[in-house]
Amino acid sequence: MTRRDRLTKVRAIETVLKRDAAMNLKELATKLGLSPTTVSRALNGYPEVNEATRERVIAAAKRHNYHPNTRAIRLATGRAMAVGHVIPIATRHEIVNPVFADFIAGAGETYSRNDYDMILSVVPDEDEDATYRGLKSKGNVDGVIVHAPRMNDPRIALLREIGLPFVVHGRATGTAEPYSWLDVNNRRAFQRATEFLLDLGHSRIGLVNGLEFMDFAIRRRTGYVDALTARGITPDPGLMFSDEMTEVAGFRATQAMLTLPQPPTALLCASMISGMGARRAVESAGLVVGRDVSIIIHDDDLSYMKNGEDVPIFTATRSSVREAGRLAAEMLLALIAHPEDAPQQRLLEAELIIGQSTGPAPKA
Amino acid sequence: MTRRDRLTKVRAIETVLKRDAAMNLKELATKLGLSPTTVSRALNGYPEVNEATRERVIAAAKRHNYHPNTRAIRLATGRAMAVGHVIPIATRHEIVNPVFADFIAGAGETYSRNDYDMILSVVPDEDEDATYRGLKSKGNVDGVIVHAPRMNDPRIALLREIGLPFVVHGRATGTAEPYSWLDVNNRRAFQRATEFLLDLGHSRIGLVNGLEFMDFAIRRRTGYVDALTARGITPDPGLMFSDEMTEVAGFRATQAMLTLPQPPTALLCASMISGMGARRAVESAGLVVGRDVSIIIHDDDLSYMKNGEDVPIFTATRSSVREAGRLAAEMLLALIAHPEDAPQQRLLEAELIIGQSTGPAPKA
DNA sequence: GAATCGCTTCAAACCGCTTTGGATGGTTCA
DNA sequence: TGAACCATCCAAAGCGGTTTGAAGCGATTC
Repeated sequence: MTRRDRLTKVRAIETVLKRDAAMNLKELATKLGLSPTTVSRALNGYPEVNEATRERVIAAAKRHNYHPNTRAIRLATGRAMAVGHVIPIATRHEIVNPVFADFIAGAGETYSRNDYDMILSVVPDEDEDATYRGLKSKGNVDGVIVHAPRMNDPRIALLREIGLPFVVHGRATGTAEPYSWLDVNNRRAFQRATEFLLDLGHSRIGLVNGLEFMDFAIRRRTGYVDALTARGITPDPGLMFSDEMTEVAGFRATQAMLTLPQPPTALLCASMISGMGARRAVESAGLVVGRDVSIIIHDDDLSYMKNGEDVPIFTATRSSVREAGRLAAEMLLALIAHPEDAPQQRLLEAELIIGQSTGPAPKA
Repeated sequence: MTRRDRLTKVRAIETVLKRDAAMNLKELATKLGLSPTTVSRALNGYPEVNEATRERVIAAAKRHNYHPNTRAIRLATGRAMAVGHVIPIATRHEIVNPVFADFIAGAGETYSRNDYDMILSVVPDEDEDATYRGLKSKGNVDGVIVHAPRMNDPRIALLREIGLPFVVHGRATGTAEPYSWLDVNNRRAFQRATEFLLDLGHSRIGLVNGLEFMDFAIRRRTGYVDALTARGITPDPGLMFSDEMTEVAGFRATQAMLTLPQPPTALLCASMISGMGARRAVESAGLVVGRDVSIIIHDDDLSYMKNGEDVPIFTATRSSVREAGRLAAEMLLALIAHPEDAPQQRLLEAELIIGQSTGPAPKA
C-alpha cells in the first residue's frame, strides 16, 4: 500500500466516523429557518435578537442536543478557555505531592463552574521554560498557575516576558516587580505555633522543615526563629532540619535530634507526613508523644489525610490547601478577564488547632 | 457607555493585544515566497515537497519562532489532541487521593511525549455523566481514562454508548462486553501476602481493606480469603474491616481488632497510609510492630511517600502506580490512533518486598 | 409624507490551519 | 516526437463557530 493509498484509506475511515458527528450550528440554523448568525447570538445571549426567537432557538438547541464545538469557538474567539498547571517532574519530586492533588481539586472546581478546562503539563525540569513558551505561543491556555515558588523564581520573569497571565501559589522572595499571588501566612503560623510551645514551658524546640529553597519553608523558619528570639532564646542550628517532607525524612531528623545530649522536648513539623515520621521516631525511642515530646505540624487539611476527625491527632497550624486552590483559580480567571488590572495579592491566615500531640514541657 | 461602545472598546483592546500575536502560517509562507500549503506540508513531513525547500522552511520556522496555533490545528483536523480525566468530587473523596496524583503524573509524562494535552475535570458526583457527554459532544477530548472503577460501573456502558475511546485503570466486575483496562493483580498480591504471613506461623490475620464497592478492594479480599481457605482456615468476619484508606480509619480498625479476645498477630493493610494508622494503634497499645504484630501493606510506590529507601519500613506488595499511569496513557493513545482495534488488557504483577514490619508469629 | 429610528435579521468575512484537486514544467519511454 | 509520468507547488475549499457591516421593515417624528 503506497502512502497515498494509506492516506486515502484513513480519510475514508474518518468520513465514516464523521457520520455520527454532533449537530452543528449550520444544521440547527437550517432546521430553524434562521441564519447561523442569529442562532449564535440567540444562544449567546446577545440583545439584538427577538425574545420569542431566542426561546425558539434555545428550545430547538435542547431538543436536538446541540453543543457548540469547543474547538471552533476557541479558534473564532481567539481564547483558549483553558488554564495550565505545569508540573516539573524527575529530579525534584517535591511537587508531585499530596498537597498538589488537593490544590488541583480546589482549582478544578472553580474551572468547572466557569467552563474552563484545566490542563496539566507534566514535564521534565529542564523543559519547563519551553513548556510555558509553547503554552503561550501555541495558544493552548489563557493563563497559568505557578506552583511551589522558590527564591528569585525565574518563572515569574519568564511569564511576564511572554505575556501569559499567571497567579502564584505562594510567594517568590526576591522578585522586584509586583505580581499576583495567593499565600498562607507561613511565617505567622510558625511563629504562633512556636509561641504556643514556649507558653507550655518548652525551650528546646526542634524544627523539621521542608526544603529551604522553597519559599514557604524559609518563611516558616523565619517565624520560628523570630518567636524564639523574641523570648530571648538563641536558635540552635542543631535543632533545625530541612529536607523533603516525607515520612522517612521526618523520622531521620527526629531520630537525630533525640540522640543529642540535650534533646528537644517539642518539634515543629512541616507537614502531616513528616509529623508521622517524627512520631515514629519518638515512639521507637520509647517516648510518648504529647508527654515526653510535643509535636505541632502544619496541616494542609487534605481530604484523604485528615488530622483526626472530631479530635485532631496532632496540634496543628491548619489552612485548607483545597480552598487555596479554589481562590487562586478565581484570581486567575479574574486576571484573564481583565488583564489590564493591577496584580492582586491574597494572604490567608492559618488557624492554630489544639490536638493530642502537645502538652506541658516535662520537668527536667 | 452603551453595550455597543463597550464592545468596540473591547475589540480595540483585543486588537492591541494581537499586535504581539505569534507569527502564523500565512506570514511565514509570504516571507518564504511559498504558499501556505507547501509550508504546512514541509513542516508536517509530507513527501510531496522538495527536500531543499523543506529545509529552507524548517530553518525559517525556527528563525521566526513559528509555532502552529493549536486551536486551528484542532479545528482543521477534527482531533482534540487531548485526553480527559474526570474526577468526581464531594461525597466520595476517595478519588482525590495520593494514588491519583501519582497516576496522573505518570500519564502526564506519556501525554507530554506525544504532544497531547491532559485535561482534568473536577466535577460534582452527580455531574459525572453530563461531563463525559459534554467532553464528547463539544469535542474537547479524543479519549478518557476511567478512574477507580466500581462493580458494574455505569461509566463503561455510557462511554461505549457515546463512542468515546477509554481505558479503565482497574477493572469493573460485572461488565459483560470487553473493554480496555490496565490493572494490578490485586487478588494475587494479597493472596501471596497472606501466604507469606501464614508461612511465618500467623493464623489470626486481620484485613484493613479499602471501601469494598471499589473493585480492587473486592479482589484483594478475595485473594486474602482464598489464601486462608486453602490452608484450612475459616476467614473470621471479625477480622475483616473495610473503610476509606485514611490514617484514622486504619487506626480505628486496628484498635478494634486489638481489643478482641483473640487479637490478630498480623495485619494486611490496603495502603501505606492506613498502615501508618495501624502502626499507631499497635504502638499505642504498647505492642511492637514486627514482633507482636506483623503488618503488610500494599505500596503504590508513591514518589512522596516512599516506603523507606534502602530498607523498607513495611513489608509490602509493591506496584508503581506511576508506571501504571504511563502505560494506561500509552494504551489510550494507541486506542485513539486505531479505534477499530479490539480492546486491550494489561495485568501487572505486584512484587512482594520484605521490610521490617513482619516477623514470625509470637509464641502463644 | 418623507426622513429617521430601533428592532431584527442576514450574508460574508474571518480565525489559522489542513486537505483536495489541479497546474506546471521537466523526464522518460516508445 | 508525443504521450505518459513524475516531482513540486499552489489556489481554494473546508473545519464550525463569531463578528462585521448592512439591510429590511414597521413605528415614530416633524
